[in-house]
Amino acid sequence: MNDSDTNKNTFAVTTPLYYVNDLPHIGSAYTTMVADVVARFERMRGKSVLLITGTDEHGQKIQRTAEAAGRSPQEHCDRIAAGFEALWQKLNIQYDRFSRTTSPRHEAIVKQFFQKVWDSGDIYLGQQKGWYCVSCEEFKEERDLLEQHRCPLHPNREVEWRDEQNYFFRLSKYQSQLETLYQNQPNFIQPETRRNEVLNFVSLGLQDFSISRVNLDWGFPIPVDPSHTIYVWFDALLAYITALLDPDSEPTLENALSKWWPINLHLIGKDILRFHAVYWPAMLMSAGLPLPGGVFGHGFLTKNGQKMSKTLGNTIDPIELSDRYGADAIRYYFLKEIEFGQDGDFNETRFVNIVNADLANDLGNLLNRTLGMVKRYCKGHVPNCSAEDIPTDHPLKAIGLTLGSRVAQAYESLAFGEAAIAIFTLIRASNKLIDEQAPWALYKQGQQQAVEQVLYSVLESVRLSAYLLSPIIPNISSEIYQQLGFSTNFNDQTQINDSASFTMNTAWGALPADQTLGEPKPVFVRLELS
RNA sequence: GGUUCUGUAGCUCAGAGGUAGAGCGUCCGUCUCAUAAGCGGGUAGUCGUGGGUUCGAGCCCCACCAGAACUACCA
Repeated sequence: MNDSDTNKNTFAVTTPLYYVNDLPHIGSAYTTMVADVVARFERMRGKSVLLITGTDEHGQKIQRTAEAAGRSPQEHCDRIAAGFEALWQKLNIQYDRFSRTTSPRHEAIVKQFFQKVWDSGDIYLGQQKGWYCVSCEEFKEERDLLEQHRCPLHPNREVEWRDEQNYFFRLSKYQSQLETLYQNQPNFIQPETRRNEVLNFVSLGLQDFSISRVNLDWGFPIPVDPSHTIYVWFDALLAYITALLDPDSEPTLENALSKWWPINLHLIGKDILRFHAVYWPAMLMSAGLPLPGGVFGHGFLTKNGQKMSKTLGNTIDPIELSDRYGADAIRYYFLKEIEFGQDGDFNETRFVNIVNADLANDLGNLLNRTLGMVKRYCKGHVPNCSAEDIPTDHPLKAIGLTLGSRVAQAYESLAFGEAAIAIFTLIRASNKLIDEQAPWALYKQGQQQAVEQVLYSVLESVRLSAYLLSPIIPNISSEIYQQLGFSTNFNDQTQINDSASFTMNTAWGALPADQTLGEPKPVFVRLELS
């Protein structure tokens, strides 16, 4: 993320606009969960946040898929887009904009943006020449072909020589500007390994790329030549800008860019890195616009160590998964257990083990056992002791005092696993403290004050942990807060969206003495392997 | 072929040149406040292989082996 963003109080983050070729897969769900966690964290610390997601709906593939299903392209897109929105509900994603490339407002933005690039002289009519595989619908490089000009994927067919007119974008012109960008803003592309790929790619020399297609209807016409259709990518990237429009404002570039631009962070899968890290900034340079804060290309997911594919039949259905296990468990596993940036594996046994160990055994049970004791030994109220009475070297306070800033730092650098690990250090220390201090024994010995100090410090540690985990597991955190006697609901943006509340809640000792506690009830029921 | 990344306990991963770490799993012990949860302890690693630099190397250099990504218009 960009350092210069810290003095702005807005934060815009995007997921890819998912291609509506099919219903959402687990990879899309993963990116979107991450985006939601980032958005929730930034909201919590008081920023105005815009979480943008949506669907990319143009292109030949869509047209064909729709035809094959006996529907019009728009009908098809509507159905799939609805499927995405339904999944985001299940996963408790709080998106602010759902941007669809087929919307009329988008067309207006595309036209205006095209005009800017056109005025810069960066679009020209050229010849797209090359070997074309009809089965792939794709131009092939000579060196990739087999003998007798046969496509490696369709060796029984010869490729055809095509020579058609296309509009091109002058990408080559931006080579050195892009290289300067990568140099001056090392975080523009993350993680490091993705950055290296792009640097290598760009250093080989950039060629102009075509931004129009002929013989294709499903898309917007090129404004200066309606016989051509705008290439899907050129149109899709611009939908990030369209998404910035307020719902009731005129669809002009000026309006779209007025509040939220530049976008702080684009979260993407590694498969679409080049479009975001090379084409997109070049397009923006051509249009004379400021550039986004950065692009993060995460890895792919495997299942039991194997690539997922429809033909292998080993895909994970995110809808079924969330129906079976619930949003928080899934969010926790993907955020905590998968190193963000690297490829990650989903293994159901491992998933159940981790989630049970952390959320049920360590965290949930900690709250439950403590509330039980408070009920018995302190009449169901937060013990009447203030945090100042607890020494700074107290095992929980010592961790709690710096936890907030360490976790915030981790979230900021998108190191979600690190954030969770830090929080669980406090949770485990709390379980340990209870065993060491044995409040039940202290109580029998009549050491009421000692009992209260132990229980207060544990409840406060649970509170702090729940607060810091709330971007990842908002439902569980809300439940914990309610059992601690607060009315906080972390899904309600109006309750948590200010920086004063962030400062207060991340401080150790925010739990008010004497607060009436709720009824102890498991906040996370252990999962069974089905 | 070229470029880059990865290879550390059964699993997932941390590891600033100076006596190998965490979580999960597994085994043993143990408290009783609790969601058959908690806590303690044990278990397990030729740190991919072979060289080199260094008083000393998972950590630096070279080679090799294995896996992965990128190498332009598929979203």
